[in-house]
Amino acid sequence: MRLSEFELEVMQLFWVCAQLSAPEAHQEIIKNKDVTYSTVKTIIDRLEKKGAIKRTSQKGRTIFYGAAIQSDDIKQPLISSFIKKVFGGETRPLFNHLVNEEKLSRDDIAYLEELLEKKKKELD
Amino acid sequence: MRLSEFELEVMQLFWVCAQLSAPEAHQEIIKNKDVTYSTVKTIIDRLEKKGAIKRTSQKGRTIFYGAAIQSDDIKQPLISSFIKKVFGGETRPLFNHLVNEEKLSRDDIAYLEELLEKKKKELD
DNA sequence: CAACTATATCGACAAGTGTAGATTTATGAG
DNA sequence: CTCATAAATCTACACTTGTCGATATAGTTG
Repeated sequence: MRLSEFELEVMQLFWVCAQLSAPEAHQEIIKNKDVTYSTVKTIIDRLEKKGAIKRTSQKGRTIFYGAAIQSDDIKQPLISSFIKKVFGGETRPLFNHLVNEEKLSRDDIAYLEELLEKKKKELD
Repeated sequence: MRLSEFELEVMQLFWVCAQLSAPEAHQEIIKNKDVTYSTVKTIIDRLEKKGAIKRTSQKGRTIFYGAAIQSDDIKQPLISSFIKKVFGGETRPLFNHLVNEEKLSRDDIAYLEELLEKKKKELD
């Protein structure tokens, strides 16, 4: 399933919050960008039509939605295709960028080193 | 400057090849996807209009183009915004994915470790 | 030089995307 | 029970994107 940029942004809310109404989602979104309720609701409608979220309950007129797809099912392919598109599938240039251009703290580095240690053991 | 997915794909050619004509670009592209010359030429026209490439020379009727923007000027923001969109700006989940889901060779791991060593020294 | 052919140029179109106004309607408050 | 209001529903529109065909034209070749 392909999600547009904005759809993904809204979807993230549902991956964090189990239940969310359109007005609530709108409240969250406008913390970052200035859009009307209608706009957010349209995105929610499209997500529903795509089967990315589904109605889970209702309180008064207000409909609550919940994620109907796993975050990983969307993100994994997204990452792979991103690496492919931007780096021709090579991970090294990406690591390079990550380590050198993004602000890594010492903790981040330690975290990564630990990941690598684990990975090395698995490879044996 | 924002590039569409296909525009980026074509742009990659110009970052590898200093000079490229539309027919040549087309030849390259059809190695991966089945599109007509017209389609590729349209993308090239749009890239030119955007100022991403420019005409560098001409041989007969054939126009040669070259990149007018640096690869990094496009890729760096692309990576940052990707991390933000998909991981809320957190690099760790991305590292997690990279180390565990993408196929890393021992060499890749060694490479990354070296990167990290260097980085650590820089931080001192 | 005339015809052929490869390129360039131009216009077009459907689908997807971000955006939002207008309209309907179910509820909760009085 | 009526009414105000919030939420849902519906419709719309401009812009981007991928896609290409038709047409014009400049070189190349016999």
